Amino acid sequence: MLINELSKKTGISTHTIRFYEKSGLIEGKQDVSVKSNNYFHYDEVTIEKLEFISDAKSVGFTIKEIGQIIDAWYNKKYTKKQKNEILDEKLISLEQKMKEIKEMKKQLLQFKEDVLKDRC
Amino acid sequence: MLINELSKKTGISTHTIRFYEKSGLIEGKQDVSVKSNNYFHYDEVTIEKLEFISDAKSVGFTIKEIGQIIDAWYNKKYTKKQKNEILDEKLISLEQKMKEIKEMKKQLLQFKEDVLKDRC
DNA sequence: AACAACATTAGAGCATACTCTATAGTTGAT
DNA sequence: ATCAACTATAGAGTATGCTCTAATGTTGTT
Repeated sequence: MLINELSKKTGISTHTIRFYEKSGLIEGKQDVSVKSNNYFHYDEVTIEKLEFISDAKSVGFTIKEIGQIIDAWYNKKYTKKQKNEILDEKLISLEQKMKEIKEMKKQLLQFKEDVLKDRC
Repeated sequence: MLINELSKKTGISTHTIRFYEKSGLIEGKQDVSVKSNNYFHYDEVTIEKLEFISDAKSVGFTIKEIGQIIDAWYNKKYTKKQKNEILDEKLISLEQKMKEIKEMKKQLLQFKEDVLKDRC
């Protein structure tokens, strides 16, 4: 599929898709047999990747980090060991985020308590 | 205390502290009895606020959101009801973040499974 | 008085992650 | 053939959140 279809299927703008491609997160293929244009073609895996990118951005991963994870999954150049290391590292950072969120929740509940008891 | 001491006590640079002050997150007081300078003085509550800002940034709250929370806590201009609404809203967004992190965790564990079983 | 170490303001610069504009060429339906 | 709707590339512009520089003034110790 071409970029417009990809955009419609994922809800991500063509501009942003191109930005992600430039950033190395996704990759389209040009059909060398067609000489009249240099249109990029995208497959179903690219849809998967873009959906993953959206989710990963939501939890606060940077483009760079998302690139590492995608490489750990889709890239052939890493060994199993390297892939596992990258994924474990990201899992640890998720645990850390979770901990921080729980602490912030406590803090906000304390603030609510303070408001209730006129301590502020 | 002056800005340098505040910086040392919180580990936040004077530049960033001034940025937060401009952004309305914290507020120093100028001593009107001293006419030779216009130095800003900060109290213990400012330290509390800066520590809160660091924590709140970690969980992904924006400067604007942090400002709302600080106002819900320290500002006299809101009613109890308004303060509770702001805090509840932020608590809901924390729950949402937690959900997203749990889902991302599952996803990364699935990736690990795929790596293990040579599915990528 | 000299001088380091502080203070202020205004504004420039930077990194991240888009978002948009301009320019130019291609495709496909009528 | 025409024309809307697509495609590509390069580069400019935007928002957020700092981070730094420059210019200038103040304080406190020697």
